[in-house]
This record gives sequence, C-alpha cells and structure tokens, in this order.
Amino acid sequence: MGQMDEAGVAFLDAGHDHDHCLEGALGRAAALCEERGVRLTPLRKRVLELIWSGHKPLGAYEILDILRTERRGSAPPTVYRALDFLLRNGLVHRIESLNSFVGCPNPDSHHGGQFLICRSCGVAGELNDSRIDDAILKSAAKAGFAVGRRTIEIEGLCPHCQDG
Amino acid sequence: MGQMDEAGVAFLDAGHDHDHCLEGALGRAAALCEERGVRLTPLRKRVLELIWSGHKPLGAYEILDILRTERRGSAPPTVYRALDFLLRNGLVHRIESLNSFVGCPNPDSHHGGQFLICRSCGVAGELNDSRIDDAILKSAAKAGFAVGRRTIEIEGLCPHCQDG
DNA sequence: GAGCATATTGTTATGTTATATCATATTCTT
DNA sequence: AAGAATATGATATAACATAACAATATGCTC
Repeated sequence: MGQMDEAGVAFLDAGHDHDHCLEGALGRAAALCEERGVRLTPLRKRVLELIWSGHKPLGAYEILDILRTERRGSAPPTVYRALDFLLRNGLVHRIESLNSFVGCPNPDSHHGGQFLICRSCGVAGELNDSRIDDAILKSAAKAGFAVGRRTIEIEGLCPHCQDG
Repeated sequence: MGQMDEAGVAFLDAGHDHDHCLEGALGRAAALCEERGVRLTPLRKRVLELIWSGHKPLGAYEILDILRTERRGSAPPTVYRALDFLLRNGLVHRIESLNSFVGCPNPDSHHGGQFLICRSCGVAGELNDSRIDDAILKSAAKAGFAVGRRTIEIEGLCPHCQDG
C-alpha cells in the first residue's frame, strides 16, 4: 500500500491490497512479540488475523461468532483475553464509540490512535497527526491537566462514500 | 464561576459554586427548550438535574438507581429516553470511554465536546478549543474525509489530583 | 527429564449497558 | 370533544464485559 504520509489513512488508497496488509500486520506482530518476549499464541494470532481481515472495526461478539465455528468451547473470555493481550501490546486499538476493535498499523510505538470512521461503509482509518496531538497537549497544559490516554474518534463520510 | 476563557474548564475554578452552576444550567435548558418548542418534562428535568448535581459523568444505571427511589416504575427505558432527549437537544454529552453522561455548559450551539477526564477524582471538564477542532478538520480534509460527530476524550490527572 | 512456577485457555456464571415492543397516559391541535 | 402526536409505564431481551475457578500448556531449575 506504499508509504503513507503523516495523515495517510488506509481507505484513501485505491489500489489497496488487503492480503498484503494483513500479512504485513501479522508479520510485524510476530516480530514485535518475539522482541518483547511475549507469546503470540495461535488463539491470539487468529483473533488479530480476524481483526485485520478488514478495515471495519470488529465487535468482540462478532469475533466470538467466528471463533465458535473454529474452536469448540470458545466463550466471551476467550475473546476478551485475547483482545486484552493485543491491546496491551499495541497491536489493536479499541474504538470506544463503537465498542469494537481495529488493527493498529504502527504497533511499534505505543500511541493512542486518532480515527476517521465512515458512517456509511464502516471503515476506520487511523491518523497520527502530531498537530492534533499538539493542540490537545497545549490546551490541556493551559488547563493544568496532565494528559494520559487520548480517545479521538471522528465520525463522518470517507471519500468513497461521498461520491455516491 | 466567572467567565471562562476558551480553554477554561470547571475543575480549574477554586471558588466554584456547584448550586449556581446547576441552577444556571437548568435555567438555560428551560429557556432553550421553550425557544425550540420541545418539552422539558419533569422527568427530563430531573434527569438533567441529577447529571448536573456534580461534574462527574453519571452512568445511566446510576441515574436509574436514584430515580427508582423517587418514581415507582422507573426502568432502563425511563432513563435512556430522557437521556436521548437531552442528547438530541445538546443539553448533555455522552462520554464514550466511560459509558456515561455529563451536562453541557453551552447547550445553545450544538457541538461535540472535548473532555478532560480525571482518572483520580472522576471529574470531567469540557474544553472547546478551536485549535484542536481546526487541526482535526485540516487533517480530515487532507484525507478527503467529511467530518461529522467528534469524540474527543482525554484521560489524565486534573490539577487538584496532581498535588497529592 | 522431573518437579515446580507461571502463563494460557476452558468453563460456568453473572454483571453491566442498552434497546425492542406494546400498553397507557398525557398534551397539542382543530 | 375527537383525533393525532408525544411521552411514559411495563416487561422482556439483546449486546457488551468480567469474575472465579479448573484444567492445561509452557518455561525454568535442578
């Protein structure tokens, strides 16, 4: 999918290659877990894979529905524990406004993502615009507030869905 | 509580007067509903009042627990319908990352709020920093994304809770 | 590789948040 | 006062998430 600029998001890219995207993500995830000495078990890897199988945020119970067809005995904790691992390791993000989860394209640096979420097609693209973050840090500093985790979720219409 | 500057938030103000705040909010809400020809019924008013009784976001079921002591037959829909009305009219905001609700100090202009949420005391202050919004609009425009509703929630430590 | 500690997963139950649906009552309009 | 629209009461259930304990797998030390 080529090099993305600072504000690049997945759904912009017309010649976007899903599979490549997925494989790349899984590869990076494996490398990162290796490096950190944490275990990307088959279950965790499978959940990550399901999440990366599209760019639409996936709900825990959507993941569970698929897992149930593959692993007998799958239950909510099965999914939530895997998600917890993936979240802790920055491999996925949680979209608070949708109660769902998307893969993180830059898992190396822990960061809270900024998301553009299309209300029509459901695709979520991740931004990492330092100007947004700067503005927030400045504004918070002015209020004497020590900034921790950021939740930035912008709902709207992606370029494709504006056309129709 | 005096005039707040662009980035002013409630918890900054040491000489902050709770009751005044609440009365002001209820007054503005009543005026606004009158103006718009919508009905701020006793139930809706009571829910708004409960939400404004503090600056901590309140969960729907916390509100319900209180309502049940006051109105026989209160049930989840009782609360959610009132909240829906208050949200539609910009009188409260929903904090997605907490599944809870806070009063909006500026209900006149429909706007998505920007929230600073203290992880220690739970208080949520609303920002309305145009630079944050500008940065988001610019970044989104660059991605060809048509911006709708914004969810901006910053978790961290408020000035009071940094001292201890 | 036997034994032990730790991490992961299985399993059941339950807690929390939110909505669907239909009945009843209130308010607004004419 | 009749009828339409709005609001609330009441019951049920859907959707999202965690607690707790048992069983299994993995890594470590000797």
